[in-house]
Amino acid sequence: MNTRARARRGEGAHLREELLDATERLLAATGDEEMVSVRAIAEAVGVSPPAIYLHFPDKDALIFEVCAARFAELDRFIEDAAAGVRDPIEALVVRGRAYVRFGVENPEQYRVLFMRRGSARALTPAELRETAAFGNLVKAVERAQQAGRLTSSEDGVRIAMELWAVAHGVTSLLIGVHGFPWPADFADRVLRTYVDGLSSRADTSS
Amino acid sequence: MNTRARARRGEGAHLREELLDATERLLAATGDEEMVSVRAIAEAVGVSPPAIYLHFPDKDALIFEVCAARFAELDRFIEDAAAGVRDPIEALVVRGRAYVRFGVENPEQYRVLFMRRGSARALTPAELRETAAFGNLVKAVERAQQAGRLTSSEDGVRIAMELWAVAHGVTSLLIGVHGFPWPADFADRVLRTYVDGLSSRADTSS
DNA sequence: TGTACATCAGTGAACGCGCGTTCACTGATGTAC
DNA sequence: TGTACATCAGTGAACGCGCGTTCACTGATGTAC
Repeated sequence: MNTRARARRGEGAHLREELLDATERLLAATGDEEMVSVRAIAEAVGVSPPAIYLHFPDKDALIFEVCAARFAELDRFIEDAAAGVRDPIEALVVRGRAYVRFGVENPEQYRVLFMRRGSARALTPAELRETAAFGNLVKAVERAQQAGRLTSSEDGVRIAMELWAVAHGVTSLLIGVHGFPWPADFADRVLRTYVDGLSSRADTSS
Repeated sequence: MNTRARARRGEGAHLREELLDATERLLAATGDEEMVSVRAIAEAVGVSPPAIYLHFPDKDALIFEVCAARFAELDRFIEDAAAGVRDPIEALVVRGRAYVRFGVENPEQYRVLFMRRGSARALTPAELRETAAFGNLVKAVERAQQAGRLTSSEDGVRIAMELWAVAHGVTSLLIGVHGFPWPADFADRVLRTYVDGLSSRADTSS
């Protein structure tokens, strides 16, 4: 029953922002995309459901925009975490850990981005490859290659995909399988073991 | 519009089997749990929707039973794949590969088992640990430990959880992110790199 | 300075849909006497 | 051997629900003359 003053002329776009904010809050609070209905969003903002269609073509576009914004945050979060780390191998572990942590703290957005059925709007592979988050991971891999800590005979993109798969595995199990006795250092352990394995590929080839 | 002869007295349980079969087929065919409605299942079998409630307390119990059965198949599939493999480290890779393959070939059942929201009925952690599939993985890890190929100073269950996370990461990305240029040997590469990393843990401790 | 008018930011009611589930029932099948 | 009856395996119609979306509208706000 949140009431809201009607926006003044030319300021209709304010509602757009409020809708995005409310959707994000609901997604985070309920932790369930299916509970974030058009009606729930509208009520949270203090507006009638049809008002949403003044600013978004449909519900999916709204949800997706919220999640895409969160995706940009994911990139920033990872970059911040890795910023001070000199050692390029350690930096890969730190990145992975940041990725996992972000996913665990924003499980529903994570689900919408990476664990959704094919039917709904999701990041296309092309979009995904062009995201800052993935691009920065590829660069981090390449730095490790240039420092001679990973084999340079392999494509950095491929290695980045592998690291993504490992971090995603940890993240989605932590999100999806509650109550399992995951050790506190689980993510760290898995990531570290993986980069060890990557390093040994380098050792055998050089 | 499948019509079906009413079962004779005492043979009502036949319908139960037919319902399980039809649900499994629909799940596999549509690849979308949400399309597998009570009405769709009933129609596939040639029976009215309420007939389902003669055999299952609710829809969730039916879906879950189908998926749990598939889970038992997963175990068999993995055991068959690993049966002839002598080398205990190679056996871990082979197991992982079988896991991924099974998931990719049964994506919707995989989703229901491992990628579902918390609200619905899912395997409890206790059930999960007691599944043959997880138990057999732990045993396979312990064989590698006993052969001196993995450090024995760590809990086999923990290492099994790590391998699961890695295999799950690959599986769920392959399922969830279609069209991304995953290499054909992606699963193999990731699993092999991980067991390499695990082996190097053993090297440093012994 | 006053007023007609276009525009903008919404609203209220309703649309049709498909869902899981319940309830009172039917009619064939087997059994007891 | 015939018949009344209990049982079993279903059916048909309807329940209430919440969903995303559409449509005709309203009423305040600013602008032109």
